Amino acid sequence: MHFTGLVKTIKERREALHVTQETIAELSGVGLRTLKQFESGKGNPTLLTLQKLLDVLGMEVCLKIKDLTSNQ
Amino acid sequence: MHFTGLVKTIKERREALHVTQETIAELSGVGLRTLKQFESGKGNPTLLTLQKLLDVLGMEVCLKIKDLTSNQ
DNA sequence: CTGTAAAGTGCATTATATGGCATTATTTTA
DNA sequence: TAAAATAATGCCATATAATGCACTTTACAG
Repeated sequence: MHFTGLVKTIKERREALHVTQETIAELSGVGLRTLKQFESGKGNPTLLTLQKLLDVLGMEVCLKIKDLTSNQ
Repeated sequence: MHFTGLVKTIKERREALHVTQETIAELSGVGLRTLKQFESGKGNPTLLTLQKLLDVLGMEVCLKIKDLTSNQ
C-alpha cells in the first residue's frame, strides 16, 4: 500500500466514523496541523504519528509480502 | 502491530535473505546509520524511510482493523 | 585465540516533521 | 444564500529524524 492509499484509507475511515479532524487530533494527541497536512496528501509522518492516528481509528499497521501479481 | 513487532519482522526478513544492513542501506537509499538505529529499536522512522526499507525487502505496509479479541 | 565482518553507538550537522496561530477556502446546514 | 462548521494553507519556531564519520562491541570463520 502506497502513501496515497494509506491517506485515502485513513481519511475514509475517519469520515465513515463521522468524526472531524479536530476530534481525531484531540483524541490521538497528534497536532491538528499535522493531521491536516497528512490527510491532504502532504507531509511524511513518522511511524509514531501514524500509529497514534490509527489507534484512535481502531486500526493498526501491518506488514505483508508484496503481491507480485499486482506489480506496477 | 507495534513498533517492536515491526522492527522484529523487518530485521528477521533481512536476515532470512542473508543480506547485511549495509546492503539494504545501499539498495534502499536509506542511510546506514538510520537503518542501524531502526533495527536496534531506537528512533522513530518516517513513513517514507520505512517504505524504502520494506520495498527492498519485498514487503509493504498495510492497514487493518484492530483485532479486539487480542486486546492487551 | 585471532582476524574479519557485521552490528551498535556517540557526536555533530542538516533536513524536515510537528504543531500553534491566523487566514482563506470549502462544505454543510438552516 | 447567509451563517456555521470543517478543512486547507502560509508563516514560523521548535523538536527530532536522517545521515556521515569515527570508534566500540559482537559474531563468526579459520
